Formats: sequence, C-alpha cells, structure tokens
Amino acid sequence: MHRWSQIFIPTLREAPADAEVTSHKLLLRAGYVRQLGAGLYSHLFLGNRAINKIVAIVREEMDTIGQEFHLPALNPREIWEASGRWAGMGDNMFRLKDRKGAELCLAMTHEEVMTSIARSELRSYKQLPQIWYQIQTKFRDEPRPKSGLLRVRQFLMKDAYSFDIDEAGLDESYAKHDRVYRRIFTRCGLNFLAVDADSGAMGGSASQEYMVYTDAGEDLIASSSSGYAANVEKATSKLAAVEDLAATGDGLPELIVTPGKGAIADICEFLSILPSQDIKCVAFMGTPAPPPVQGGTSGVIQAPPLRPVVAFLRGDHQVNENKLNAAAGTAELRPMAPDELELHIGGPAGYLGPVGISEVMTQGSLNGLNSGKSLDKLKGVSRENAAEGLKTIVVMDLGLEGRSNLVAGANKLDYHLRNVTPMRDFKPTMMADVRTVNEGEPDPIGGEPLRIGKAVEIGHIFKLGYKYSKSMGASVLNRDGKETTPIMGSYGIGVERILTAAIEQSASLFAARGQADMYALPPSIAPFQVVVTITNVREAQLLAAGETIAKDLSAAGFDVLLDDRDERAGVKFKDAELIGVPFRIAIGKKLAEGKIELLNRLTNQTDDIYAAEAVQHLRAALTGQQATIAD
RNA sequence: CGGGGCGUAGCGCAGUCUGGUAGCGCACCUGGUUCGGGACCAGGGGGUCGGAGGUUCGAAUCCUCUCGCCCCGACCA
Repeated sequence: MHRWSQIFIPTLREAPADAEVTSHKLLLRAGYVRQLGAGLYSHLFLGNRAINKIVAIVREEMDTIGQEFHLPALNPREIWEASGRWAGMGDNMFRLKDRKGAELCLAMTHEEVMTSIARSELRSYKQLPQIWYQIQTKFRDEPRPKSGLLRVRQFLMKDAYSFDIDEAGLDESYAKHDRVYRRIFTRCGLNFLAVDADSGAMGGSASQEYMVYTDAGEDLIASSSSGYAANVEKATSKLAAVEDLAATGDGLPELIVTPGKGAIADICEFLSILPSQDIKCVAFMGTPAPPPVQGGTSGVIQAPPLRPVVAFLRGDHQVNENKLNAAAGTAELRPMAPDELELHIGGPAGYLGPVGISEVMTQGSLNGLNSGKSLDKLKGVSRENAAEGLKTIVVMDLGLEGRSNLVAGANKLDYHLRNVTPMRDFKPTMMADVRTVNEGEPDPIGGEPLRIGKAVEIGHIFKLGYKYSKSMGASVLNRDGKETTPIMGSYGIGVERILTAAIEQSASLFAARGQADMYALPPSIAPFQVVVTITNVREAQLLAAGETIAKDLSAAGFDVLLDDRDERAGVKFKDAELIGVPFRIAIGKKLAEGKIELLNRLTNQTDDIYAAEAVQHLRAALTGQQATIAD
C-alpha cells in the first residue's frame, strides 16, 4: 500500500505547450513522465510502475515459448559490419568511439548479437528450434521524434529471435509468437488488430503488425468486420463491376479533340463519362531498390540509373507508391519532369495515355534488371536524368483488367483517345495491384466494407529468412551431417507504446462520452488498481476507515493507493481521475450508514457498498472487467 | 534535411512592433476561514527574459551568430 501523502506524483493542471497528442498531455499531466530532450523521457514513479506491469505480462507470456536473455546495448562495429548494416543503418544509428578509438554503436535491434551467439554456439539441428528474447532498451536516432512516447530515441523493446532448421520450423515459431502476442495485448487490455504488413522489397517473407486504431498513430490500416485487416501499404479490395462504354465508330482507338481538358474531372464532364471509364496516368522516376543480399560494402558505389515507372489506373483510383515500388523494383519514386514525360511516354501532362508508348520494357528485362543483370536500354537518348535511356516500365493496375472502350490521353496536347482496350491497344510491362484502397470498398475476403484509419504499431512479427544467419555465417549440421544455415524470425513489441496506445484508446472512449482529457487504464497495467480517497482526513472516522479499508484491500492482494493527503475532496477526486487508476473508493459522508462509494471508471458506474465488503466488491468488479482470454 | 512556430518563475501566458531595468493566473511557503468535485482572505518566496557577441547612456525588446523544443513534410529493419 502506498500513501499519496508520502509519494511523488507531480500532477499538472495544465499540459506543457509542447505536448500536442492526447496521451502525451495526459502522461505529463498525470505525472507519469517528464521530458529530458527530444525523444527522451524519464519515467517517474507512476510511469515506471505501469511499464513494469506491462513488462511483467510480456515476460510471463514470452516465458511460455522462449528464454529470456539480456544483451549489451553497446555493440562493437564488427558484428554490424558482418551483417552489412553498419553502413545500411545510416544516420539512424547512434555511433561512438571508446578511449582507444574503437568504434561502437548503440544497438537499434539485436539480430546481429543474437546471430553471433547462434553462430558461435549452435552446432547441431538437435539444438533447434531456439527462441531467445530480451526486454531491453533500444536506441534509434530518429529523424523526427514525436508524439510523446510514440516515437522516441530511447525506448524499451521486447525483441525475440527464432532459429529453426527449416521453413516448417520457422512457420511454427512464427505461429507461436502470433499466439503469445495476442495474449499479451489482450491481457494489456488493448483492442488490437493483427494486420498483413508490407514485408518490403527484400525477401518477401511474411510479416504481421499488431495495431491499435488511434488518431495519434502514424500508419494507415484497413479492416473490416469479416476479419480482413491490412496495412494500407498492402491492403486490397474487391471492386464492384463497372459498366464499360459502348464502342464508337469502328471500335478502334479514335482521336478526339479535347482542348483544355487535361484534368480527369474536366474530361469526364466534357464527354459525359465516369472517372471509372477513364484511364489515369501517373509517371515517376524511381530509384532502384538495393539488391536483396547486402554485402559489407564500404566503398563508394556508382548510383544505378533511375527507372522510368509509369502506372495506369482507373480514373477514380489513387496510386499506391508502396505497391508500385514493389512492382517496379524501386525504393523511391519522384514525379517525372515534363521533358521526362515527353521522353518516356511521348506526351504532355494531362494528355498522357498508354497507347503508343514506343519503348516499353519487357517483364523479362525488368526481372533481369532487378537481379542486377542487363540493362534494357533505349537508344539514342541523352539526358542526365533519363535513366541512361532505360526503357519505360509500364504497370497496368488490375482495376483495368478486362475493361474495354476506355478514355485515355492521346499523348498529344488537347487530344484524347476513346475505345481504348487494354491488351489490345497497348501491352504493359506487367499487370499488378498498385492502387490504394478506399474507405467503404468491399474487403477481398468477406466483401464487408473497409474501415480505414490511423493506427499505432505495438508489435511486429517477421519471418527474416536467412539474411543474418547467412551473412554472418551461422550454420549447424543437419540430420545428414551437412552444414545447414538456420532460418530466422524476429519479433518485436514496443513496451511504452502499449501504455500510450492504452491511454489513447481509453481517452477516445471518454471523449465519446463527452469527457475530454480523461482516461482510465486497464487494471492489468495501471500503476495502481484502486485509489482509496479519504474525502476529509480531518475527520477521524473517515481517516480510520480509509486506513482500514486500504489495509484490507492491500492484504487481499490489490495494488492500493491511499489518498491520505490533507486536501479538499475535489482536488483528490480530480487527481485520482488524472492518474488513470480504474477504480476509486471514496470514503465520506455515507460512512455514517456504514457505506462507501465504489467508482468503476471503465464503466463510469458508481455503487454504494458496505465498507466491510470492499474486498469482495472490488474483486467482483475487477474480474468483471478482466478481458476473457481465449486461447 | 526542406517548410513553419516557439524559448520570459515549476506549468500556462502577457510584455518585444514603438529600448527606460519584468508582470498576470495556477502551483509553492506562512496565518486564518473553509472541507464531497481543482476554495476564500491576508502576507510571502522564486526569473542573469535559452546562450554568446554587438549597437546604445540604457536591451526581454534592435542587429549578428548559436543552442534547444514543437508541428507539417521527407524518413521510420
């Protein structure tokens, strides 16, 4: 039992002006944290208590599948060179030198250290599988720390790594983590979603993120009631059928004069067609993605040429640059300049179309390009940014598949074409899903409308494959006595983000009830489960009753904070609310009838109960609140 | 790194344009009244105005440089 009169809980009536995000304001006002610098926070008593409760849950659940380690946060340069990430991490890694001048870094993650242990210790398939985890401080020199505890430069992460002999083993380790993660987040009282994540250009192995919907989040996710959930970077949807236009004339592409109708809205109005009957063109120059396996390169490499990447989509669709990057093998896209449009497509902005692009790269050439082979060049071109004359990568979105008689730019100022039918009138390098899903579209599995919203990522599980075990040379002997590279997975949970997400989630519920800037934490992670508020400590009976009840609750195993301060009741009620403790017992006037007041802040329900029955009532309220954990 | 904003008491702010030696609310300390929803009265403590340099008789205020923090974007295994 803790006495409020003797502990340090610096609550603030007003939030510092620097805090903008709800959870940030509340964490500061409630005295959970204080800021030391950009992306650096001190956890005070309450904050640390909440974090410790989260850590305890994570540990308890992780111990059911893995073994806890504790690795150094300070790492020598060598192991990061071995994996190729000393250079790859760039400015995001904190680097320093020791007194001898040896280079070190503060680890952003621990694939390297774990793999180095595996490399030197694991010898036989009989030792596999292994799941090793730790709960430890990570350092990342974020370009822009923000949103309180959401994006910081030093934070607690539970990171786990699995080593298996084969893919089937990895699948199992991955599934174990998925199961355990769901239990952890459920026990922490979060309303979360597991979503398909963009596994990036490398490898293409599976990856799943655990997200909590909140406006404070930085990711956009799409989900539906049928259980579909995906990061918008990757999400897709079913498309309702669109009625094609009837052919005109001989049914072949027909040039029409459309002066000043460069915008889709204008051309649609001009021709009385729907945007879905028009072909949109989005053109980029793309920086090639790095090759799949990185070496420990330290020399200067000549930058590979930019690639002309042109996407054609339905007029009412938006291009998704992540998907387009994946399709074109690029890492970054910038819009084409007018002379590049002319060069690679052959038309002016506003009148770009797929018909008549003379130099379309073939799928085969693109594959070759992505594996670092031959360049499929366009002859006789000289412009610095013209990608050394690379042929144009034309990507047709699947939303155009099977369509006919569409309207498209004619690659000629003030002209469009009608009767454009994909595959007959033009052939792209490839067809791919490169559009962004929209709110309300039917999801691809159950056809239920998609909800799109911001979310914060609280965990991520990832099938790493052989990237680290191979580059760092870990191997074991298999059943046949042959050297075999173990396959790895890595799995992370952001501990502070669980706290932040829980506050955001609760605050939005309170806001919906009309109570601004209020929240209550789930009992499992709240710094205290209950506050016993003695409304007036100068009344001996109230004080004595409060002491007794707090002692009884404490003896019964609850985390109790006794507010024995000599303050007015209003101040104490306000503070009890601010610190987000889910239950409050008020000892006041009704004690004359032997009664006290139990407030469940999660349900906003108040009950008068007999003082002598406080323990049983709180126990009942707590179990009623405890989320059921399904296995 | 590009764009924007802000640094004055623990927190929120005014004062800066037009230079004259710093103020308000909350918090804090003392005394009194009050006591179930951030009390009231009286008295009090606390600030080299982010830092450095310059202009001036005189700088929170003008000029130069610099540091820090926040927001948008870029970035974010």
